[in-house]
Amino acid sequence: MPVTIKDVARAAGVSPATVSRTLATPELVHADTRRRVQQAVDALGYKPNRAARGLITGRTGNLGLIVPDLTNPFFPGVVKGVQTRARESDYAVFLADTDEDPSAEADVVRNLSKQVDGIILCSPRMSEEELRSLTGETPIVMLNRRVGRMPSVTVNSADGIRQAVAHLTALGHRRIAYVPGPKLSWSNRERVRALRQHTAAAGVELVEVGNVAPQFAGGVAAADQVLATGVTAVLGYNDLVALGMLSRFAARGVAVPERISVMGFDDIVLSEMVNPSLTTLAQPKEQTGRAGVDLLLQLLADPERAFSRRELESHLMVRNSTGPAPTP
Amino acid sequence: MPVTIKDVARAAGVSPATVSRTLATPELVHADTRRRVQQAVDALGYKPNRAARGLITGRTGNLGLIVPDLTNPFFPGVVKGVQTRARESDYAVFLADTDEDPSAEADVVRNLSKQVDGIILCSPRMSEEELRSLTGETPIVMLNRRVGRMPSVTVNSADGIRQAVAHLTALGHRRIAYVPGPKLSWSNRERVRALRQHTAAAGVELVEVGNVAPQFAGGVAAADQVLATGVTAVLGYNDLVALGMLSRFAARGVAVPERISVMGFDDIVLSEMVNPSLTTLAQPKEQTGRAGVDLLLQLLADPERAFSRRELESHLMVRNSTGPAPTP
DNA sequence: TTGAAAGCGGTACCAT
DNA sequence: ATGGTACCGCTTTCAA
Repeated sequence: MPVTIKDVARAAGVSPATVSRTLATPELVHADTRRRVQQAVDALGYKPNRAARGLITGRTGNLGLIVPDLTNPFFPGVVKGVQTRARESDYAVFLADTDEDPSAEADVVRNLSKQVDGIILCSPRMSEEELRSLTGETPIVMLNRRVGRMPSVTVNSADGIRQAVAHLTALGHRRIAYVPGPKLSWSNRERVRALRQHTAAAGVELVEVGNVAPQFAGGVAAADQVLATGVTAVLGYNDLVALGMLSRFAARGVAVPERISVMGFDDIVLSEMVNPSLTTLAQPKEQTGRAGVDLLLQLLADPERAFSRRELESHLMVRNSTGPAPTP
Repeated sequence: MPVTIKDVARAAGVSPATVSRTLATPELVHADTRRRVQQAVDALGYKPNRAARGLITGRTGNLGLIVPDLTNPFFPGVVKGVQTRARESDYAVFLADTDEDPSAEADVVRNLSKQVDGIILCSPRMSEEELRSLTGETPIVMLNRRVGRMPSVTVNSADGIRQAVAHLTALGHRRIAYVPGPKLSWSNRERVRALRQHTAAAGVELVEVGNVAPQFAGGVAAADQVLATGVTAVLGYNDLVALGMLSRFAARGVAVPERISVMGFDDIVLSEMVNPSLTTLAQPKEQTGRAGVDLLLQLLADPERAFSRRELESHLMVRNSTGPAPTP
């Protein structure tokens, strides 16, 4: 028996309409009435039922967030950013973790679409057509991926990679390896593209080893291959992969960074907790989440501007897995 | 212009009521009609609006999950467990991260209460009275905390700690330190209690150092104090604290585990990625989340059973930050 | 077996 | 400035 608008109306001796106005457009109601209503609201602890409101206004005050795998340390930061920003604008957040299953993602979008004003979707692998078909269901903002004219938040990996390549060449490296993540991942493709471009420009040789799972185990598996190529520096698709290599190198007694320099992407918290700590390209995770919400709210306020993008910058976090170990 | 029940009704040449029945209680509608309706549903891609349904049934099909800090690596696992289990029962999940702010937690509960059938609350520090006052708003299941007769999912830390103490004493340790987390945290209090009991029983001296933040930095800060006590083994409140100590020990050239053994709680992914890898008491994170949903659904199905608990087991993950280093 | 109609908790339009 | 009323999308009596 939660308290409804009628209860408040009765308590304040006004009509439900007046209560509604007091809450939505206080300036349209007489100060005295407003006060009485407000008192009743407080006394009864009335909170409007958002679902009921949404039914008529078409606005739910909710938004959806879909991520492929929350246990990948990259995502909690993004989720947190979304969450925080959403709460600032009084939005609640539906979260779905799809276990890296692109088909689940589409389902989730469809299931959620009626209950949210829009969805923030982090789906690096779903096919473009499917993605586009979802756009009809509800407004969608893509995270870390650009497809067609869909609104998106991405990071400028080209510039980050320029920084990384510059860093490594400055240290004297002339042959560097890249351990790619999932073939279909948009981020991975971007990174490969940028790496080819910037290594070529710098006159440095790029050795691409085989794709691995974007996880610690993937890095462990790739480490020996990397060593066999004889490079003096290696970039992993993400920090987990890089940490896996670090671990395997340690097990084999390969000195980092003396024998080989190691870099990752993301700057997940772990990267500074290991020893040697991992040099990495920091992605603005919470900011990405916040920007996603910003974009979505913008879109809702002004649906004309259906096409709008936000590109964030990443920056190099130099730690001691590259170059000479710092003297303490 | 999403497709509504009326659209389907029109397309199938029946009344909205019949469409509703076809979906909810198919056995009450003639096979032929049922087929026609089903075709229309499929053709139009109709999905009932859950909010509208909830308005009348009183069931939203949503549940809320509140965690203090998603960037603490303990929680993503829990969230994932909740998420997965919820989806199996066709529930959607509202997630709120309260940034370790107990007052925000109460707000969130109140805001969400109308939109969910129940809430899974992970709030180690909120006061008991406040907690109890929230119970009136919506069904609540507590995670990792027991308060009064509220339904809860906890892990049996006493038994885990028994395992840990047995392990350390078996290795010959006679004085061990504990670095506690937040004073008010339920888990921390439980751990202290169990530690006192089991060390006493084993005739081992327990040295309790000052409370620290449940984070990497907290461990770094505590490490020197720990060393000063002259113990040969130390348990951190959680893995982050333990990792912080590991890091500081490495910096000071203190050999782990030769000079001092280190243990943590939680078994977050990092704990096996560092070197030496961290011995830890594994908490069943996803299982905790799943059990939370189970409990909540049980409660909803049978509100009489308002008091019901689930206690999970933790188990020791022995890795090489305790005892003699394994020979490779 | 099916349909008409009422109503869930709100909002918004139209009167007054 | 306020109230009456229709309606949002759906479910659920109640009759037919």
